[in-house]
Amino acid sequence: MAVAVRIAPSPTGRLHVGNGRPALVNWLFARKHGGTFLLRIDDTDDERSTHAYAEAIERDLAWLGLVWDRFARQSDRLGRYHEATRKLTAMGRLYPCYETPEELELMRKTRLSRRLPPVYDRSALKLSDAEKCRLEGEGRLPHFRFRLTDRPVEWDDLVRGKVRFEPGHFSDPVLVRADGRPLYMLASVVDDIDFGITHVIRGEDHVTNTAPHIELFEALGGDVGALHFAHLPLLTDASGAGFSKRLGSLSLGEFRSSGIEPMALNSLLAKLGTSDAIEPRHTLDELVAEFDLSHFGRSTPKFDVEELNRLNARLLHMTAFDAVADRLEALGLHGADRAFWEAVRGNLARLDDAAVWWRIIHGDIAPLIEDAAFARTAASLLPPEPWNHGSWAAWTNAIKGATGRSGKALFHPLRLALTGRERGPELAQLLPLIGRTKASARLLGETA
RNA sequence: GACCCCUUCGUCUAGAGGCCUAGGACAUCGCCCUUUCACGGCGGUAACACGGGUUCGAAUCCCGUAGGGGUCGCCA
Repeated sequence: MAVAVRIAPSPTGRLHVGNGRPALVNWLFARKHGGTFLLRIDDTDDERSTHAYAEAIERDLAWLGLVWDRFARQSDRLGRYHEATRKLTAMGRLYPCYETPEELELMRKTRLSRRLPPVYDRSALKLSDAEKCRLEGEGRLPHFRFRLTDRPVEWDDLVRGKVRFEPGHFSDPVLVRADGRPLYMLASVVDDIDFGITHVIRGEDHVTNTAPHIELFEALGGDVGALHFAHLPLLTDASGAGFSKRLGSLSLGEFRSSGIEPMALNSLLAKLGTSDAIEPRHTLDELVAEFDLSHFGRSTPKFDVEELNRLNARLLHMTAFDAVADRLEALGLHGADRAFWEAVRGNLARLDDAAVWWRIIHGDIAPLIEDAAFARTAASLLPPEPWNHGSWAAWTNAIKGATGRSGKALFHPLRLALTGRERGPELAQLLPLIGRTKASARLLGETA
């Protein structure tokens, strides 16, 4: 049977690394096994969902390169959910409840104080028709719960191994709200059946959901034997605090606008928490080739932004000119060529930084002169053009002979004068790019 | 409070009783390259949470303790 996976973000916020990882893993899994990848917008909560967030999610996924084979929006599928409720009602698995949210909250607190799990006590099941009529006469609208079995549920989780839950730990899940809107559990299971999902790969915040998920799936006629689950550990921040459900500063959108390469993020997210070395990869294809769900561990990895930054820099350092030529052009670096790129790439943390070096080569900068006499001497010894890679050695040897300087005393002031910066690419490569006119002017303390 | 899961170098992890004086990657440190910094190359330092067992032998099995994460919604 062909592999089919899905990611099901709710458009109630931006995507962040906590859901970016499962998204990537699902995509890699689908590609690895020749399956299909479904993007499903879980927008049944129309009070919190917005169209803008849904679009942002699509943009963020597209930025990562995670193209989806199929697309669905739950708000387009309400009819299917209603059909499912009719079926469940006919089977006697769906029952009306009349408690208000306040009453339920009170019940939970009471049970908690008695050290009991705060699960629903099914008291609505004991309601007679007359009592239901009376309740509805009072203006109460029922919400509907799915009646769980009293059997244990177990599955072989692709990440966690055998998982088993005893009955009694769960409330009968509410499938339909009092206002008639379907809830996550219902919509999700109906969709998983309709779209023939074979592998549900998601964060471990869903493990306890899986027991009711399986029971509902079975009740609605799904083939449980063909359904597999994999629950990935949630990420924590560098200090170890979980942020799965928190928004915060780790949104995909922020990484994008801060100039992070999508492949840097993909490289990290695909390998973090696995037994594979975390190394920069240029393409998703490489990650697909290396992907193996069994390499994922069960403990919660820390997502460190600094690690992402380092990976981003390393990725850039090993990126070929051809792969970035268009983007350099888009950055306004008209005429940027291979020599330029290979000279500066080793000093980039972000691709945008290339513009800084472009300006140092082609624009006007104010030089830093520490010793004007020395700089003047150096300027006077500048060889005639044309320059090549060897010009630097010829020139600095001449300066050495004239001034007796060597090592840092020789090179540091030249770097400051020529580039205005403490650090940078090898000057032997930079000097020919800067050219005699600018080099001479800068050594003489002029902005050039 | 209940239930589920986790705990090996700073970080991500390998390790499924003797192959472990615990391996790799990143970070760090050092060296080399470069008569400078960065880039790059090569090396070094560095860990089995704690306490009990079981066993000839435990990072690996059992029990407990501590710490961490998750779940217990008319959110997803």
